[in-house]
Amino acid sequence: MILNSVSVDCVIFGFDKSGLRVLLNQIDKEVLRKLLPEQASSEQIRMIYEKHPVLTSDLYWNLFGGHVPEDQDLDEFAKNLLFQATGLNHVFLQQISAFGSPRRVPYTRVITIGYYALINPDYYDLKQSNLSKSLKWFNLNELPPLCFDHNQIIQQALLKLRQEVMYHPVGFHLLPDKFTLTEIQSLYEVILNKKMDTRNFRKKLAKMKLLVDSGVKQQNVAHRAAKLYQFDIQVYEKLKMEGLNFRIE
Amino acid sequence: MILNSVSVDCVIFGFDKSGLRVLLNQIDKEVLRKLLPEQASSEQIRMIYEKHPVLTSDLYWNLFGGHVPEDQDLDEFAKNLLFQATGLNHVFLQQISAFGSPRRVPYTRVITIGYYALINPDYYDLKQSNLSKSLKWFNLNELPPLCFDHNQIIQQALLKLRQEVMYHPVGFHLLPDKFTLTEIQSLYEVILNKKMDTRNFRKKLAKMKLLVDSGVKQQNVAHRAAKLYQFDIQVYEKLKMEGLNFRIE
DNA sequence: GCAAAAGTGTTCGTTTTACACCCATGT
DNA sequence: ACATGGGTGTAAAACGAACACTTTTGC
Repeated sequence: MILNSVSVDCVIFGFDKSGLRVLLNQIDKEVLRKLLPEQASSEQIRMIYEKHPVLTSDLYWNLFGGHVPEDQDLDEFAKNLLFQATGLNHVFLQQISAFGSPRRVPYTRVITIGYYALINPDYYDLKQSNLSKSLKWFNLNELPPLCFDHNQIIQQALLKLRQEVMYHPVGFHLLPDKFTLTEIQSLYEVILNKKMDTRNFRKKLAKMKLLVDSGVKQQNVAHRAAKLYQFDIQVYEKLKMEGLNFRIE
Repeated sequence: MILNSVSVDCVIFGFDKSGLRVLLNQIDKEVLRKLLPEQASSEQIRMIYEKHPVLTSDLYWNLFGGHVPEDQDLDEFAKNLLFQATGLNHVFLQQISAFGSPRRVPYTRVITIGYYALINPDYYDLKQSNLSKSLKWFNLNELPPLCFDHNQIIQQALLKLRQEVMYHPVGFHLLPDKFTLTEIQSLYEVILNKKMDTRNFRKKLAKMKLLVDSGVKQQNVAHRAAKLYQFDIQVYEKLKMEGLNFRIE
């Protein structure tokens, strides 16, 4: 059994050269149909559809989510959703907040608990997901029309991510296991929407001792190859606890 | 109609010389009884009570909360609860997160949305509340046994408050309209659980220009009377937006 | 050899820290 | 006159901001 009035929605973030991206799901009309009053006549349904184009159009996308099963913990269910969508376990996942406006979903009351996840771009092609056909990455600046209040949830997710990234070492989850200093700088620049000074940024990173040289360099680049770095897990855990200050300029 | 599977619980914080306090509610047995399976026999109920002493004892207290009405927004409902409990409007109120472990409430599945509120101690005596008889302030270090996961919710509220207070000017809501610099320092010390240096603390405050001298002094104190300060609302709004850094030492 | 990005140091002003004594008031 | 907390300055160290050129590599 599922709880009719509680759902979970996941804002799945990815990052690459083109910026921050969100993984969205093409809306499933069967699911939407279930939201309508059970005894609605076809005339009523027509009117409802007219009033809420989101319910019929192929243009609308949504966050990956679902109703919470009666016997599952929220975090656990969010993790399951994420596994369904991406085939990945052990993804960084964090609750945003509850969204509970009474009319956020038409014709029924659903409170949704928003989560955001940070995806390592090595898994961008979603080959491990069985739902990959209905899923697509969208650039944050070019989002399609979204169902319900999903746009608002994404904006909140972004705010939370910003907050988090300034004071905790979480942004790194959006990078591959080995990454260059330029990549991490551009990650921060995109998330915080702010240009940063390379020398100062690197000094700051160096002082934290969070990164260690992997000994490997970039391959096949048309310019000087950059060193690839990795975390120091111990330092990472320490900074996760203590916090850090990444407000720059 | 209310949503059976969604509640809101408020951690109501107060502050005085003795430290941080939380407003708790003596548990209402009628409400608890409703949680039990409707057809439970008296023998079953006896066993349930035995297994869950929280359901019978007079010792247990709970956060002020309730099930969400079908037509009310979460924030709005939290505000209403707060008004019921304290008689106050316009209280600082912020969502903590959703708590959804499947067994957090025995015999039924309830996901609760936690909020925390910061109360101006001028209103400590709750004269405006019609529920004042069942309510009591508890020192955070001397909490009574609590129902369900309410202790955990309080701990989370405290963590959120700590986070918030370091980077935004919210702690001030726990102080009366006019307050001394020593009061605000001890507020920070209690919340962050850290001794601070008076001279450095005051220099930091001065630099922010958040406080203005009210022109008034303490009365009837057995030592030199301290100046009373107030906010500069403009600066307060600015810092609320931009954030500030109150990590000290 | 040139295009493209990687990598690196110094200076200066600001902020943070550590630290101790006198002041005003009530009893 | 004494007890209680209020109020204040300075020096040294760390940090943050601004700023430009050389290095490596692939084509």
